[in-house]
Amino acid sequence: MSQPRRAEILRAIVEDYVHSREPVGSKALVERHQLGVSSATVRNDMAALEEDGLIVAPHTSSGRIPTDKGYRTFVDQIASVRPLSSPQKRAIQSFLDGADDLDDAMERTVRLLAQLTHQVAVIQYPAASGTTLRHVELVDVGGTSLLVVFIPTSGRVLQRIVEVSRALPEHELMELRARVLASVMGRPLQDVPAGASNLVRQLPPELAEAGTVVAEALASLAASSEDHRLVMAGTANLARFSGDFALSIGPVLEALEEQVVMLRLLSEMQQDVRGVAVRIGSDSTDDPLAETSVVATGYGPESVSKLGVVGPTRMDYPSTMAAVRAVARYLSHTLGE
Amino acid sequence: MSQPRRAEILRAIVEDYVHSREPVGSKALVERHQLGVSSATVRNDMAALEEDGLIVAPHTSSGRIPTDKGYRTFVDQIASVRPLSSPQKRAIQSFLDGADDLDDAMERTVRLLAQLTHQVAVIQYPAASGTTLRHVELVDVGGTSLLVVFIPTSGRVLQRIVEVSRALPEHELMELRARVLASVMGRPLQDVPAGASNLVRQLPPELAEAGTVVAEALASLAASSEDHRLVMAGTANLARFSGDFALSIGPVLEALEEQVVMLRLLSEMQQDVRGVAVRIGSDSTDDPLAETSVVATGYGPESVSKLGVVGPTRMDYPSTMAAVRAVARYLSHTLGE
DNA sequence: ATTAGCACTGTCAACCATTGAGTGCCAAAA
DNA sequence: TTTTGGCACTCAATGGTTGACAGTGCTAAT
Repeated sequence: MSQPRRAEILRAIVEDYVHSREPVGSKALVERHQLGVSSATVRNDMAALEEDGLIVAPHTSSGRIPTDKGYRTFVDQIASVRPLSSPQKRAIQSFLDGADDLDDAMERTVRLLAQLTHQVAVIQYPAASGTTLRHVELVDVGGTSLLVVFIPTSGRVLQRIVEVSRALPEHELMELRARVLASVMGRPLQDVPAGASNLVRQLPPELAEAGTVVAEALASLAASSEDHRLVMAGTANLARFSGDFALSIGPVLEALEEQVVMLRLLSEMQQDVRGVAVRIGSDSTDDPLAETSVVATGYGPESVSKLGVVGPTRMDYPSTMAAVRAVARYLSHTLGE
Repeated sequence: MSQPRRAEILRAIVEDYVHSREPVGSKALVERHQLGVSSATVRNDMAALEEDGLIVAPHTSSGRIPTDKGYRTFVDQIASVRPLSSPQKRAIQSFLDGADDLDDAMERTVRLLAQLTHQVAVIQYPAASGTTLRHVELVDVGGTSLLVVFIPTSGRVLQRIVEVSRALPEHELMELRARVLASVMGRPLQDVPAGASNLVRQLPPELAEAGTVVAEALASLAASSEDHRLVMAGTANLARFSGDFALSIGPVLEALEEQVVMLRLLSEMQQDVRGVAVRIGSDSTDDPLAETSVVATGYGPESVSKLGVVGPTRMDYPSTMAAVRAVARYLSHTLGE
């Protein structure tokens, strides 16, 4: 009962099940794959695999399907992620090159990924942790409204409109602007609130009120640029396989809308040597995502921001991993410019 | 065979079917409602209603369910939208008051609406048509990057980073800024591209290149602030009733993600005297939304922006209409400040 | 115009028997 | 010790039959 053959059989079971979505039996296996053994031998090996908890039989007598653990070892067996075909590569490139905006790039990327993998794709906006504040601008937008523009190095631009009780004359605004710049520009984001409140203490009386509201806005913006937004696409793909498995798509959609869950999940995933992280089934957590797998990877500077796809545990891992990695690379490249 | 009684019976059928999701028969009707007649009489009336195409029997012999046309006349019969209970009103108010941002307000509104109606809620960003350009700002964000901030009166702030081939010294930037402001500020959005290209022709040579890219950015921003974004929430609610009816949620999700379809739909809906518009079933279009209804209304200045919910034709129209209208009113009020 | 009564129709669930794919195990072969 | 052929067994899926049931349409009486 050789070990390599057992691994081979596991691989065959996973592949067949993924594309037929039906329990696979010993006889069908020996027919579809060129294992040089008979069905009885395969049966023995299958019994051993079941013993190890890698596959299960849904009913006493029908084919086997892989368990989460089975998928896990299958995925771990994959030595290298096969690269995409060059037409696919070119499609990615041309699709991503059209973006003229960070928002647009995110949108395009997530749609592309959903289309490539036929799954739900998610992407996290470039993270601000470790980034600094590149620029702040105060703009008088008429009356007592003041626009605070907030530009971290991550590329995303945030803004907020604040109200002051009296309109500031031009020179006061310039003065305030200069002081704000001096106190927070170039600082790491987490230092911004401190710098801002420090600023308030040194302001002349006529700027005190405006300075306070601006400082509050800066602190709030710094905080909100930390809670990375999430964009997703391809939710319709969830419906496609709601038929096969009893995967009830309601809870999954809820979890996806509840972005906090996904954000935590993504940040916890550790990508391995092959450049992708794969979370299969619940992996010891019994949330609404128990019957789903997540394939994710980092992108951008230091790969600290994440993108990936969510789908049923029964998914085509090799292709999905390849697509996720390729898209992340191209996106990193595009953003790098 | 009195006409008012027939209307009453239609109303009863719709109400019963909406909350039991099962075909309703003559006997059950006379039991649950105090119509002063026997089941045989009701049967006669039902035959007439079926003749008019307002209800159908799924099988030769089972209760009747309303047709799209039946829902239509039911909805048209509703004289006035019943107001919400005051706890509900208070909940809306407090939930919406917390918003500190346009993005945040949209997000909160759409979630609130999804929760109130248990349906998918959609909201269109405040439309830019008819709005003017309140302010433009050029900001040097280091090196050869220039940030163009674009603030229409609609409240949303857009921005874009453009690249120039050589860094502009401070005074040149100020000069360019002044010229840009003079040529496009206060203009209606559709005039912005013309104003910008006009500007380019009058620039001194050293500003020509930077002016051109800025003008392009302005034109593009003006255009993209026209293509109103759509936000939605509560897609998980789709799953809840995917069981009852054969409403396949896949196509619906696709249509929702394809925002163009929804945007056109929303813009085509004409709200009536009661302040809401109701589109039931396909209403002569056989798209993926054929089995859904849309309840929508306008909000904001001149009610030109739209919000609403989409759900199965079998929905509780009175409550939904009430919720949609109430949320729209509160949002208009919140934005008005 | 309404009602009571009755025959008719179709759905649904329950209940078989049958089929078939696939297993587990054992004894024989390699 | 591993592999193989054979055989009995199990269980899901299928299909036909049946009886209850809900509801209708029609007719005759009020």
